[in-house]
Amino acid sequence: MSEVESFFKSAFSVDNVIFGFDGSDLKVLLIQRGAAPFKGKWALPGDLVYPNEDLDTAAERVLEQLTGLRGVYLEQVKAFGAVNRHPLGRVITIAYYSLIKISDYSVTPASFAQSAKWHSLGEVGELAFDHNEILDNCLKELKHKVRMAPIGFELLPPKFTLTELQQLYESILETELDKRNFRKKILSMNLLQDLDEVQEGVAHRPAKLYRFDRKRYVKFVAEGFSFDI
Amino acid sequence: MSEVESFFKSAFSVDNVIFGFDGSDLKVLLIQRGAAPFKGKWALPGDLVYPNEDLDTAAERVLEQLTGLRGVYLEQVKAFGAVNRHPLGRVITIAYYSLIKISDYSVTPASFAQSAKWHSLGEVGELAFDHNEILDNCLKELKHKVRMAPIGFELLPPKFTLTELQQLYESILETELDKRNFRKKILSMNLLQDLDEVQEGVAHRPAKLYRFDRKRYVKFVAEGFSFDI
DNA sequence: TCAAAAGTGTTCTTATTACACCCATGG
DNA sequence: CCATGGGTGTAATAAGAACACTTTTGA
Repeated sequence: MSEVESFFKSAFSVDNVIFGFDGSDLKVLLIQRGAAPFKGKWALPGDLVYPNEDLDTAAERVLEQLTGLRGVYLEQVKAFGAVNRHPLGRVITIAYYSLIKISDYSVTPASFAQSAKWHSLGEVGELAFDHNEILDNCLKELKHKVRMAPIGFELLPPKFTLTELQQLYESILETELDKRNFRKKILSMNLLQDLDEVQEGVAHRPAKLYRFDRKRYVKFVAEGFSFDI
Repeated sequence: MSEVESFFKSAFSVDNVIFGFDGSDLKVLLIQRGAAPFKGKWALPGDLVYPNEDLDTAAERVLEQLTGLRGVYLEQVKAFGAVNRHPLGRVITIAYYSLIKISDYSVTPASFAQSAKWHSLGEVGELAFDHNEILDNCLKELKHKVRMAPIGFELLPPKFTLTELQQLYESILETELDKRNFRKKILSMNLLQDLDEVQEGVAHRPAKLYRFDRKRYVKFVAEGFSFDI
């Protein structure tokens, strides 16, 4: 292969680890490939980047085509560029992860989404390409970031209970947290607005509902506050 | 431009933020561009990635061509891929930073290094391309990582004093640290080997020399230890 | 009245901060 | 003998960890 031909075969793509939370488990949205290479294998949703498209825009596009959602939390993690990571040529990929409210996701605006499915992290088998490595890196990044910034709320409905929030942290961090200490810490940050509403239709004492107060967070950050859990 | 022609003009590069520490200031190694675009401007050392070259390998190559050094600390940060970031076509770049012992660097193995120069972070003016943004991102990453992993030692000579180590942290983190508390914390980690040697030729009480004990660090990590300063 | 999850404080332990003086050396 | 940076300990405060019972609701 001449050098020029080699450059011809170079391209770049984005791949997106889409996280969701179903109330008890952290999940990731995978698609089943309908074409070679890796036909039939599960893979991260992704696409080649258009020549006149920013990387971030491409990642947003992939997300929207699959879920119909716009304006959700999206973060670049890093590039993966091993020479042989793609069997058909030189393709480096830029990995992103995004956080969506799983209830906002309804199946299949896009045709290829017929084969999209939420997987628990334990159930993810061998993926196409180097997507297991990409997933691992994005998960590690999420575990880190969720402790340093109030991004967990992106995975919850607008109104949530403290127990739901705790379960979210427990499933992302893969650890158990003490209920009283968790509540003390979260509430002491003064970032949650008590809605004076409670759960309905539960067969036990209904929990109070809270909302994340983003304005207050922005104000506190300007005053030197930094989120930490 | 046809779509095919557009793809022709796509390429990817690596850019490397090379940090060094001169005993009192954190510095970054920049080169002065000898050709258009941005001829005469200071820029991060970087190059296009060869078709059969891994991204990490390309970053190592750029570093070695400029400094002659191999096997130094190198970390990918992220990709920068705005459509118009490069005036001659679509070039996305993968940003790396590396940490070298400034004393190991002697000028100019490579011809283009005639125009390489260490800059204090305050003295960095307007750089070529989006290199200011890349530098900012890498610096932010370094500030974070240096607190979470024992990478500061990569910037120091093999034997160093506690005061040198403290000055390193102070200049990276842009903060002042309490001498007694810093020493207490560092020494309590048991990662420094007391060499039973002292400085020579200083016009004051000579300081003890220490060495970072990497083996012990690896052992402690295996036992659950995590570096934090 | 039972089952199920919500809600709530205190004590103990550990980590962090603040702070000032004497020591060893070269000039 | 002076100037320079090296080296050291303690007390106060804040943060984190451990821990168990009562309350409210629907079935």
